Amino acid sequence: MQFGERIKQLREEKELLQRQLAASLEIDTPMYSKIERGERKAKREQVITLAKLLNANEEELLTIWLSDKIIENIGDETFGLAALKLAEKELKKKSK
Amino acid sequence: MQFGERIKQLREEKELLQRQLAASLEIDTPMYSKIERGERKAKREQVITLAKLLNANEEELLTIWLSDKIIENIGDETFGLAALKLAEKELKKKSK
DNA sequence: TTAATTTAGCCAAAATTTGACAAGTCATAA
DNA sequence: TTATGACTTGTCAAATTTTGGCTAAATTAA
Repeated sequence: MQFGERIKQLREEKELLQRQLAASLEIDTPMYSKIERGERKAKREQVITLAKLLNANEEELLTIWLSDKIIENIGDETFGLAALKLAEKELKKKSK
Repeated sequence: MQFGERIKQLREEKELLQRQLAASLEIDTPMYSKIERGERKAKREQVITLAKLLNANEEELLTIWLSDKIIENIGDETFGLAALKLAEKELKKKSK
């Protein structure tokens, strides 16, 4: 599940309108619409605000959001998976 | 192994100077130095050029380079590993 | 149809990235 | 010591990318 898809799901569960969330995020509705469709990406702070507005788990949303950014970073490189695995290895090394 | 570290290794094996590679890449030596130390990141085209100059495997270098970008993207998020694993799952889904 | 919601496209402002330059350190040689 | 060559550091401006606002179009609901 991608980020936009997930917040749309949560928004619809709560029966909120895009323009309501947009107002709370202090952006306009078209911008919010783009975030929901993945055409633009939310900023970290916006994800946190959204988690509150949607009564969602902040870390869950941040994880999906970051995953989206990583996927976007990879683009359509054929070696994307190899790079991901290498990154995982390096990240583990780093955390030690 | 990170990208800068790897190209430094290759450069030293070939006994080339930073300024020689810098000239071939059409950037100045300080900039090349920063790339080697990971202070700046190379552009995709530069990685390809470097692979040629260093007689290295292009895909190997690109993979390390992309991995570095991913790691940088993650920053020090505590859920970085979770996001990586999710990204991997989504990437596999995407490629189908 | 009309009204409300959502999406599309375009343009400017803001932020980030890239690169050049000047000046610095460090090691070695004369 | 002084000089030279390799590399590094810091700062600034140019270029690119990202972000957001606006208008208008499309879709959906009543």
